[in-house]
Amino acid sequence: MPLVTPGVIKLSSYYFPTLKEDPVDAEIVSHRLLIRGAFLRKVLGGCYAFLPLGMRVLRKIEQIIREEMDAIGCTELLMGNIQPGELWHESGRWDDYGPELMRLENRNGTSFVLGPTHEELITSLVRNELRSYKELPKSLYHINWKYRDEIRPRFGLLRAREFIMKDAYSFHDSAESLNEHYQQQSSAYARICERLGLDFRPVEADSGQIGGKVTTEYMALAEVGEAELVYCESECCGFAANTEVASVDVKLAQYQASNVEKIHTPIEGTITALANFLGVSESATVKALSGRTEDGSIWVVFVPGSHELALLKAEHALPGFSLLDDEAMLAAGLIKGYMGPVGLPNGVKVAADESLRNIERWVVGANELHYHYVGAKYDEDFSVDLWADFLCAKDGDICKQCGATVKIARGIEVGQVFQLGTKYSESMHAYYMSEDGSEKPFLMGCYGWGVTRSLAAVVEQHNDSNGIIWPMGVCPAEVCVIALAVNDEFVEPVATRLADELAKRGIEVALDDRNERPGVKFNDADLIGWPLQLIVGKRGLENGKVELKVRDTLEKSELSLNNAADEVAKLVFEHRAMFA
RNA sequence: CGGGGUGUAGCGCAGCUUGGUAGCGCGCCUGCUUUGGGAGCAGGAUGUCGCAGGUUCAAAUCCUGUCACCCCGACCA
Repeated sequence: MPLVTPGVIKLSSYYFPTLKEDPVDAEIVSHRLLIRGAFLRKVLGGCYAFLPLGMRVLRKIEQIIREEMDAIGCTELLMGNIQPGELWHESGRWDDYGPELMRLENRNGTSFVLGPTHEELITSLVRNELRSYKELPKSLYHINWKYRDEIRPRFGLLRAREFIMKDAYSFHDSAESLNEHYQQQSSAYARICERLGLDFRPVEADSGQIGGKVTTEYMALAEVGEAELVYCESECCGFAANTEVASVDVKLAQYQASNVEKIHTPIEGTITALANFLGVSESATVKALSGRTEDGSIWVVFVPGSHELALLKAEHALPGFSLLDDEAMLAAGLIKGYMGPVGLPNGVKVAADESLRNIERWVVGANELHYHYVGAKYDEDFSVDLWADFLCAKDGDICKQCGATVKIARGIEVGQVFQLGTKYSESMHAYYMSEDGSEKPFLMGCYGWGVTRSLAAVVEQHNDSNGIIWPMGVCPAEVCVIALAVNDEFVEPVATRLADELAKRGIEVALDDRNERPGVKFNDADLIGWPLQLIVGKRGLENGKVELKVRDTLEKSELSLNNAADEVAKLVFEHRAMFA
């Protein structure tokens, strides 16, 4: 039997070992279906092999990314996996990146890293040969494996040790130029999301260890996502931010009091107990958290009782801030559950969330077991050393941009764009000659897209109890022609001919010509998730009909054999036109 | 790195408490039948019981060590 029919994937000779049973170690739906549907196999913890079907989808996603990058003048190149350790010493990240960085040594003791990202390498590539402002801006990207020794890989492709990423880097001589390209990358990212069929939000985010200031994450909404985001419910507003950094307004209740009063509160030291005891809502109370900053000073941070402290914000406002454990609190003279700004031990500083500025009278601990102050007023009863945003946003908070309420959702971070500024160009001496004859460090941007991760994100959003429902733009093939009886004198030749006709029209087509029972083929087709199934059986052929099944809606319709290929081609082309 | 769990046929699992010839389902191979939603009957192949020590006449089973993987947490573009 020939292995090849031009343009048609003959399933009888294809390699796609689907599984009837769920893999036992796959917790989330995308992981489970990608394994069962023969797209993926685990090689070791956090590392996967892409089987032929997975490979096809991967290539499609890459192609979409290529087209969108090329469209904004970003040029593809390819950098390898092994990078000189020296470059990472230069940038300082040999030490800063931590144990996640996979390091290698060769027989001579020279050190290398398996690239977790490529800022260092790209900077070293351009720094000697991109020399003049006349050549700027430049934007380059590549698509390649990345390596990060994750503490705990999980969720299949969502957090892997080895994964494929598209990363782009741009070089500019002005903030305007950088910003312009950043906007282009951002809109390219939105188009990529749309073409992948992802329900997504661009969200404000923290820049983490990559550095830089301006950054947006592209989040595919999904319950299994590891990131939490807050977004505005208003249709027209569009505000969305990672809850780590989201800045929102909050509605707080005011405790009614005309002066400060110390009261006996013989209760457990929790906000819930306090609010119940006083008969007020939690938002009328003030929660205290103690921590130590990098200079060794002790701070107590006050936030509304209804909200959590956002640790990342605390770290920004108070460098090196980390929460005290019970022992350290005791040592600092702090009474857990009863801390307040009035009468703190000497030397302990007070920070408070901005929202509390609007609260006249606070309900706070009295730094004494089973006692609280109610009606404490700042600048009268105590002082605040630092006002800042410390809040973790929650459902029902208020959007700063439009005043509507916000919602919390979870998301998979599929992409992130950064304005890096001069962090790498300065540390790695990447300068260009500016118009006035002085040497200046490049302004850089970097733009990452998780290729393998977004593949999983698509499945996470597009599936049902039968399997995957690939959007047309990322399916392994657009149509699967199913021959229900392979030894039949009519069915198989007709199915083969239909597949050929579709292939000739430029449609990606698979032909299920395996000697399997119909049930096996139907189940595999639904599991694999071909967007369109063209079912050829004896029953239909007797009336000159074949059946078209749309995977998304599970709707079936009969097509006349004569124009089936045209009809199906029309459907596919309509779909493609939407993204042309 | 802490806590919990699992390693037995390609996959999913039982057997271990109480040591005594290695089991089941699915898959695979052969034959016949079957063919519009994971077929039926008959026959067959497949294991260093994760690895290394130890106890014992005898270890998948008990003991010690070790490795790998999974889950929860800490951590993390």
